[in-house]
Amino acid sequence: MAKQEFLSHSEENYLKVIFQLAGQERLKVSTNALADKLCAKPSSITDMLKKLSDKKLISYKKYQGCGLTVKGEVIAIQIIRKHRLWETFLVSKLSFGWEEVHDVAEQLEHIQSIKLIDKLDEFLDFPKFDPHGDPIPDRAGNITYRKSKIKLAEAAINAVVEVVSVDEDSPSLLKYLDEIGLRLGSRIKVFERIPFDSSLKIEIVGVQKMYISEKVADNIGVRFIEKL
Amino acid sequence: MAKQEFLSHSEENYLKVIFQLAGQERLKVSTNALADKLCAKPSSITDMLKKLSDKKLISYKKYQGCGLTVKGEVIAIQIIRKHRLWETFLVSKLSFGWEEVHDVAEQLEHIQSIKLIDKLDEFLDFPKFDPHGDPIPDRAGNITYRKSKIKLAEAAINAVVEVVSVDEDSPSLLKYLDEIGLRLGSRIKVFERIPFDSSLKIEIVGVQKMYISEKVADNIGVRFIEKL
DNA sequence: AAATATTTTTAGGCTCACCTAAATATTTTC
DNA sequence: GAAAATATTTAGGTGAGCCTAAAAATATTT
Repeated sequence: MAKQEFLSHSEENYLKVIFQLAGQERLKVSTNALADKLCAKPSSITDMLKKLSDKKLISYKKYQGCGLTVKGEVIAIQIIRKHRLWETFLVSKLSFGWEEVHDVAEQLEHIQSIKLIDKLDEFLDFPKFDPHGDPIPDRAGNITYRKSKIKLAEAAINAVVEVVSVDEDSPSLLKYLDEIGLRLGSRIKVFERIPFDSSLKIEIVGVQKMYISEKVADNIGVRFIEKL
Repeated sequence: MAKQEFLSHSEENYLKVIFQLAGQERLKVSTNALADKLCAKPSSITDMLKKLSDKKLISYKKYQGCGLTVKGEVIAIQIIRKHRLWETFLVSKLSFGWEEVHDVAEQLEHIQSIKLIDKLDEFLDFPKFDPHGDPIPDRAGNITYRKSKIKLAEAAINAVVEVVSVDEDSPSLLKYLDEIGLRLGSRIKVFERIPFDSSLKIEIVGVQKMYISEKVADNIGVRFIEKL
């Protein structure tokens, strides 16, 4: 058996963030993008990229950005699995609000015990999606992506959509969405896109009509629904 | 409000271990005792004791050992509260065995969120004792010590006692106790103390008669019971 | 109470994950 | 395609928490 050396909290975080920034298209991730997301200076990022590259967890060529190797992606997915299972636990068992779980889950995701996470999965009855609507990888690392999910910002005028995810982990966004009455499962009708700033005139069905900025709309995942 | 600076994982650990080694009599704790328990060299302990002393979390005079200040004790008790609540969670909700929860709880106890731990406490229905029989401090830091708890090693000949705690956190001890059929709530009759090595001839009621070493008996907390 | 043994501290180093400042690649603009 | 702007890397430094080796204080033995 290949010796499973333990990664530091920090190394795990890098892999997770690289996975997230690379997206499903597995784009190369730049040093600066990582620096932004991890709140560290680019020079610090370079240090770590070298280390992760030596450990064959990422592919990295100077000035060319980085991407996960298979080995690195397997680990990243396990971290994300842990993060999302813990978020689910916090919301469904401890009745946290969905907007307040991120920071705690960020700590819990680094607890090292495969048994713990499998037991937790079982305790939660093998949930497929977390409270933000993001898919929870199973223990083998398989991720069930929702079909036809797009960003609200990209929705066609007059479309009726259902909110299935919120991409950003900023508590202030989540709080805002809560305030305007927009949550997972909400239905939204799109009326108009204002050319000047690409803001959207929408109706949160059963709640209110209002305008939302492109930035917010860009962080809301939705899917089309047939009938209202 | 006094600014609540965050303590590192390591600092929290020191406070917890000092609390445990000091015991209810609040004895001074020696550098070597800490080095043993924390698996670090005595010189490293000295470094940290200076730092904790600067932060007014412990009282420390060179060559004289250390003890917790009120401020330090408050923190230590909160760590212990977290540890024992997590152990309880693992055993009663995730059906871990009581002998396998220690290491995981050791990590979980450092998660920083008062809300999390209070919610967990509520979720578990405010348990008073953890799976090892040790008392769980409440959110104010009050600890309900069990009355008349003694070590099995100190029990009188012919006494009949109930096992209420196991002090040592070594998995091998816990495994051994499991193997011989000794668990929390077991009743034990003490027949004889062998003068040569202070080992005990006992009966685990309903299971077997056997000999156990003084070292093992010293790590089992019991209380007298009236009738069998 | 002197000699020996043990405990604890000091002094100086190491690694990790970050930092700043300066140098070098790459990309964009004109 | 050269100049300017931006992105990235290198070089050298920091504090936390550990280490070893040696010195100093305390405890034990005789």
